[in-house]
Amino acid sequence: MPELPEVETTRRGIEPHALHKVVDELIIRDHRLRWPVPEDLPARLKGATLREVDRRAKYLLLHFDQGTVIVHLGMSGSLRVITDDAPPQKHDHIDLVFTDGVRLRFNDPRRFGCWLWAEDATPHPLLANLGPEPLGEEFNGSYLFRRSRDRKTPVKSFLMDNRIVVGVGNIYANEALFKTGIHPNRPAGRISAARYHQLAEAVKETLAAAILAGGTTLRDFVNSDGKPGYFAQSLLVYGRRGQPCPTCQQPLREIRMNQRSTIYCTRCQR
DNA sequence: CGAACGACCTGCAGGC
DNA sequence: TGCCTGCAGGTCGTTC
Repeated sequence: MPELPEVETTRRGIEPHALHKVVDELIIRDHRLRWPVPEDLPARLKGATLREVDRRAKYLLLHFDQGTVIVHLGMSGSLRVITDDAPPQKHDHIDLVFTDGVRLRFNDPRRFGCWLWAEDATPHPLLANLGPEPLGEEFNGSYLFRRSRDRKTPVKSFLMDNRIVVGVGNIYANEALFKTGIHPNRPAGRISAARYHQLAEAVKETLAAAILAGGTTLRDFVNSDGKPGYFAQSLLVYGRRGQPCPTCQQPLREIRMNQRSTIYCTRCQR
């Protein structure tokens, strides 16, 4: 499930339960994630103190004095806080157990997620070529305009390119393009600075609102199914193929772009 | 370099 | 009930 709002909601949900705690043990029930979980990770973490719970793009970064655990939730991953002795369920692949008994439990049916280790001295290759954060100041209309010149790629693909900007997944790309009335297939290099300004603002607004909505369900991170409250009720076009456009009532159309479902209004988006 | 596409994996919805 | 197909919120690696 995770797009950036879910990852940030997860970060905020686990932080108060995990920060400053000492690792008792790391239990790996299944190493077979996107990349194998390092064999020596339990030994590295035993006795280590969690100094910071950070996020970069859709990666959660658990910083210890010795290095950083890089966690990605993939398509189906979740991380939740366990405070009782609930037994692990299907697809509960990893428990990070603290000395006070609280644990972070990683569930990931499709196993597209990862748990990797990085020594902090060298920037990890996964994080090395990422674009700016969408909610940061560096990401704005003039940045998008500048990076898009001479690019013929469809603007939706451009927006979902992690080297351009991180954290804009399929849902929010669809939403932001609808809000700004831009056709997802329009070549990125043929969009004006003014429209890119609107687009950047729409990306920020949509992500910020989704994070805010996720914040209301933070309590669900403890002893729950780990699924943050979804934002679906406020999505304007995603998952609404054939339904009337919120603006003009024209049925929303679905096309495939890069094998991803792309929903837009043929009348409002040009 | 950019762009397109396969690959990874399980679960689920829908058609027959 | 079952079987089959296609689809799902990500993104890396390969190929052209």
